[in-house]
Amino acid sequence: MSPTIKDVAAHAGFSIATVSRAINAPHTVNPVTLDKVRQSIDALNFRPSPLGRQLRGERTRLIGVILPTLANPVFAECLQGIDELAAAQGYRLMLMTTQYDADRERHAIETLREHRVEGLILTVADADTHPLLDELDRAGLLYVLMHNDTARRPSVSVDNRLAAFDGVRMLIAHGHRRILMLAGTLAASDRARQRHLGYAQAMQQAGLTPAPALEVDFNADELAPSVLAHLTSGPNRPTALFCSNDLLAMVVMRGLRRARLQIPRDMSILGFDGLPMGELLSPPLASVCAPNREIGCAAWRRLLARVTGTDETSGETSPTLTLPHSLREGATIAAISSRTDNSPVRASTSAERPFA
Amino acid sequence: MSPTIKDVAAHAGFSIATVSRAINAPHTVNPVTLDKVRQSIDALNFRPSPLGRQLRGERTRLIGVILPTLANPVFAECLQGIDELAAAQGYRLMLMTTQYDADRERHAIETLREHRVEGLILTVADADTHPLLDELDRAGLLYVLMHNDTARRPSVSVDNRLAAFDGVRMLIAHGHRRILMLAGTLAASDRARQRHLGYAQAMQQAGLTPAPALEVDFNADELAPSVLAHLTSGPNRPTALFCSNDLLAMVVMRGLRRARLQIPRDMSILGFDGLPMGELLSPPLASVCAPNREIGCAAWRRLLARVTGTDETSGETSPTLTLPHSLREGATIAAISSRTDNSPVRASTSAERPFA
DNA sequence: ATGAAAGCGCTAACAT
DNA sequence: ATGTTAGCGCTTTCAT
Repeated sequence: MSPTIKDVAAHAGFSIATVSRAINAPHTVNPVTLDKVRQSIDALNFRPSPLGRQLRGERTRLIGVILPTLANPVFAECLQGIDELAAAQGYRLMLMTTQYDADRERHAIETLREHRVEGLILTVADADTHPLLDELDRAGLLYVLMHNDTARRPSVSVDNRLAAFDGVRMLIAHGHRRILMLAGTLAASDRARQRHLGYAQAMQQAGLTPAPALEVDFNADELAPSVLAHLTSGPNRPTALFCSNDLLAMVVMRGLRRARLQIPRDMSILGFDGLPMGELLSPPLASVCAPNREIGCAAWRRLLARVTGTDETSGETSPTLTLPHSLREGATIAAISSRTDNSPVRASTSAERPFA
Repeated sequence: MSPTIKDVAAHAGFSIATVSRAINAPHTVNPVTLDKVRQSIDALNFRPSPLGRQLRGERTRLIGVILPTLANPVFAECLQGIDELAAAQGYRLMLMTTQYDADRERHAIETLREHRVEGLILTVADADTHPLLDELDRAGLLYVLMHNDTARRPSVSVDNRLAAFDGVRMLIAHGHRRILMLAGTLAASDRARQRHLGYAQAMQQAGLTPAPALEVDFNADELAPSVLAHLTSGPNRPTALFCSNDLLAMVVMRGLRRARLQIPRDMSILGFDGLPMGELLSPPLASVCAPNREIGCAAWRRLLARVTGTDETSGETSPTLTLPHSLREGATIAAISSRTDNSPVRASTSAERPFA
């Protein structure tokens, strides 16, 4: 096992108190003693255990991070941002992933609480209705949400509704009228809802009828035949797809290509997230970009401000911090042409069906 | 602060010992008492602190993970694998990233040692010559490397040399003769070296002259003009590129496309890593695939076997565990045609210059 | 300047 | 079945 302060004390021939002082308040000990103690520390390769310190009621300098998955680079990017600041400020991160599973979320929070983390940075499916967050509030454990779009809880995100609104407006500005929103299986997430809201508003503002989000299985190797049919056949097929995230957009693009559609000639695609990876695609993916890394950084700063009690923003300010989004125009969006738009909107009469 | 076992004891009207037993050996306490204690635990929302337990010399059930970055999905995938098993087996992960920086590597190891992690899973630039690893050996801290390709230390990886060899042979089988290897700025890493070795062997076996790896700045937005020139001009320009990782391959592909080259018509591309993302590209990226997630899982299992002393494989077995790689053929590789191969090899005479 | 001792939260050996 | 107590590594009074 690791040597303890006792071993050092014995080795140096002083008491453990002196060793402790040599470490924590070097100026209070005799230089000669100090030197001897330091030699012993080196000789034994001693590192003070944070356990003892923490037990003494000191800060654990431990922050818990709970993410749905790292397979989506969005979260990996956030984590990078957090890690950068944490490391620089001498904090440790304890990471758990949940795969959006409620049991695992609960377990993660329990575990991290046990470890006396000073705070939590996390992303959940739906922040508004999440019972565990209420529990955290009750227990007084500080936390900051990332990406969750809620006005009720401390969070850092983009304005998902507005961001989606801007994105869909861009599609409309390119002449698209039959625009469909695609969402992952987690359409119930707060941000997916907000994004659909923005989509619907942009559509309505342009006098178009929004459609419900079409759910697409993210992890499937192929696009479901029913989905593919929905996207490609019929006179009212969409000319543009607004995908609720970039990974989904990439999966959809592959599915469409396999169905012999050309992008953007036969279908325009807009993603959401702004993954750097998207720019490497061919054609480069247009996307509504969130500053993921910066969201992680901002979440860290907010949490730390609360944890250390240096939160000047407390009180009047809203618990939500909204970071600016941006639009990345990409070659996956084409201006609409009569060739694609094989069934012009004005030729249709029914006001009931979307796009009709 | 969190309630302690004392608070519970007081609340329930029993001694702390009884509370401890109620938690750790419920069958040894009177059912009525047990019930009361449990009520108090719930009422106070008490969670036993692992600090006390750890202090008692029990296992910390804490494992440190040190990764270069999470921006490369390779590592995020490994981490997913580790996290999955760790969570299932009741272990906690403490994560630190280093950006391949030696200072940060040192700092990470120090920090994790202080926290009394039971072991370390990590990826470093060059395992053979890494002084910190020798230190770990000396300190008796158990660790397992991921992806590092060394016979000297406990590690889990693919056979990078053989994998690269197989990949380059595939290029050769498609008729390519002027094949260049591209590496990131970290060409000094042990795996990059092994991969170049495999490349060179495949070339030589086919009677071709290997070239030194061409270094490409990974993070740059554009391919350096000198690199681009190297790749595109002259009669001896390569017809295929073996990229030492998928991210690099994607960056290169973008650079080539911007230079108006078509892939694979004008240049074939082979990556390394087998990122799922690569299949979503257009054209889908051919790659030498490593089972990243499985590498993480295997590293976990090996570490845990060593940590818990249930390591049946110890002793005679090599410290290296080699997992099988696979080739993912993709549309980024074209069979060579005289159109592309504007300077047939057999027309050339010099044996000195690569590809000549 | 240094040491002795208490106490942080917990478990386990021992006592009742 | 339950309580008492020592001790894990450390910091911090309080003595010396």
